[in-house]
Order: sequence, then structure tokens, then C-alpha cells
Amino acid sequence: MGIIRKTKAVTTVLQIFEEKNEAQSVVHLIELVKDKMNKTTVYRILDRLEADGIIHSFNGKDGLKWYAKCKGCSAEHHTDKHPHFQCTECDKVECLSIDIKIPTIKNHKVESTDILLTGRCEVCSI
Amino acid sequence: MGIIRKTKAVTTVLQIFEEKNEAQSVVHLIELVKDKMNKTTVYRILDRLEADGIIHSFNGKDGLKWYAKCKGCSAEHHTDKHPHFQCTECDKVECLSIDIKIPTIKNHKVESTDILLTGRCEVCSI
DNA sequence: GTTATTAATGCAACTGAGTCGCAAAACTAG
DNA sequence: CTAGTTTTGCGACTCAGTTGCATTAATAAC
Ligand SMILES: [Mn+2]
Ligand SMILES: [Mn+2]
Ligand SMILES: [Zn+2]
Ligand SMILES: [Zn+2]
Repeated sequence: MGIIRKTKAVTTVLQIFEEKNEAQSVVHLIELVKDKMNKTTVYRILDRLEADGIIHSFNGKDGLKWYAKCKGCSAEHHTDKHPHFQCTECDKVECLSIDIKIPTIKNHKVESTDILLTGRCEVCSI
Repeated sequence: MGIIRKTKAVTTVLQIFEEKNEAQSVVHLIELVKDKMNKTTVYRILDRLEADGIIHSFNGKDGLKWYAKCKGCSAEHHTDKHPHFQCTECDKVECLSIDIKIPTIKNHKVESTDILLTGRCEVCSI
């Protein structure tokens, strides 16, 4: 599965991730490209890009869905797992390249870990 | 603010948390009491109970809002912070009383930490 | 117990993110 | 260029959560 055809819409969405180089909420993304494509298309393109290991998704503090570029993932192996930080002031999200140790929980099989830190970002904590 | 009047509806909601003694999704809670009160009332009661430090809220894996009883919190001090575990099979959520160390992130002021682990619970991992 | 005050509730309408089905358009292979 | 398949637009829909307002119920004062 995943991206098969490189359409104009796909290129437009990918360019946003390349240029801005930071996490994007779907709501914001839809706003950015609203003159170029339908919101349903945005959702579907993001789905395919994620299935291909090009971007990854997570939920922000207000429950909205966000996406950011992956580093070294493929359709088969989504290896780029990390926590996220969202600023309470400016709402920006950063992918954190820190490793947080999760202790084993007896009789439970942990399959995934979602960590969202919130607080003041570098710019907003001045 | 918080709970001021102990109404029938408030008592009903509180009883559910006392009896079941496990985390409840708002959607499930509304279903449980749908013959006794309006869904808006459920949302408002949960808000007030949370403001009073009696319950705490978090988002489950599918983005739905969940609540569970607090241990030792008050309206002023919400001290009962902990990660949650949601089963991918049965959807149940557990409050985990484990402590996960978050390293400091330079130039960032971390104010809160939301951790959701997903996987197989004790019952479902057999 | 009665009354006045104010908080809590019910109800209906609304909001907004995300989804679905289907016909039309755009790719790609041959 | 053509046929086969994927992608897109569009409109309608779903569903969790919210809002405004009129009504009801809890509490306190008397
Ligand atoms: Mn990330
Ligand atoms: Mn909990
Ligand atoms: Zn910021
Ligand atoms: Zn389970």
C-alpha cells in the first residue's frame, strides 16, 4: 500500500513538510492548502504518507491530529518512535529525540507508548 | 468552584466510580446513566468533579475522554499524576502507579506529562 | 415549613474534526 | 493513444463535545 502515484496534491503536501520542517496539525494543513485541494484529499494523502513511513502521526494536547516527518522509517518498519512537546503558549509541536525508559509492567504486553509533554517552548519561556 | 450542591445526578455519577473502581470513558458513562440524566449534565458533573480533585481526566487511544478517581488530590493540588495503560483488545484503561522519569529538556519548561501505553492487558494477554 | 436565592439540569440546536460513497478526473503501463 | 486503476472533489454524514436559555431542584435565611 501507500503512495503509488505522485500527484500534484501529494507533491504539495510533501513540500509543506520539507519547507517548514516542523510538525503540522491536520487542521492547519487543510487551511494551508484549501485553495488547492479538498480536505478529504488531505486526510487521505496523510494516511498514505504515514503508511509509507514518510510521516508519523500523534495527537496534540487538544486532541487534534498532528503529523511530522519520519527519519529513517519505511512502509515495513516504523522505527522513529519518540515523545512530543507542545507549547501551551504558541501551540507549536516539536519531535523530541530523547529516549524515555518505560519499566516493564507485569502481566501486560506494552505495544506502543505515546508521550506528550506540554509547557513553554524555547521561544515562549523567555 | 467545583461541586457545591450534592444532587441526585452527582451522587449517581460518583457511585459509578466508587462501585466499579476503574477508569470510565465519558461515552460509556453517558450510556450507563442515559435513563437518569442528560448527556450535557454528565459532562458538566465530570467537569466539576475534576475541578474538585475528585477525579482526573485523560484521552484514550482513540481520542475519547476518560476519567478515573484521584487518590489524595484536592481542588488546589492535583498531585495524582501517573501514566495510563489501555488494552487494544478489550479497551479497558488502567491507572498505572509507576513513576516514569522525564529528562529535562534544555530551554523548555515542562508543565505536564501525558503518557498512554497501549497493548494487551492481564486478561487479554493469555 | 415557607420563601428567596442561586446552582444544576434538560433540551434542542449547534460545532467541528474526521469519515464515507460515488461519480469524475488524473495517472501509469502497455 | 487507450485501458485499467488510483486519486480526487463533493456532499452528506457521524459523533464527541459545547452552548444558550428556560425550568427545576438544592440550600440558606427566616
Ligand atoms: Mn514526531
Ligand atoms: Mn489515572
Ligand atoms: Zn511556544
Ligand atoms: Zn484487555
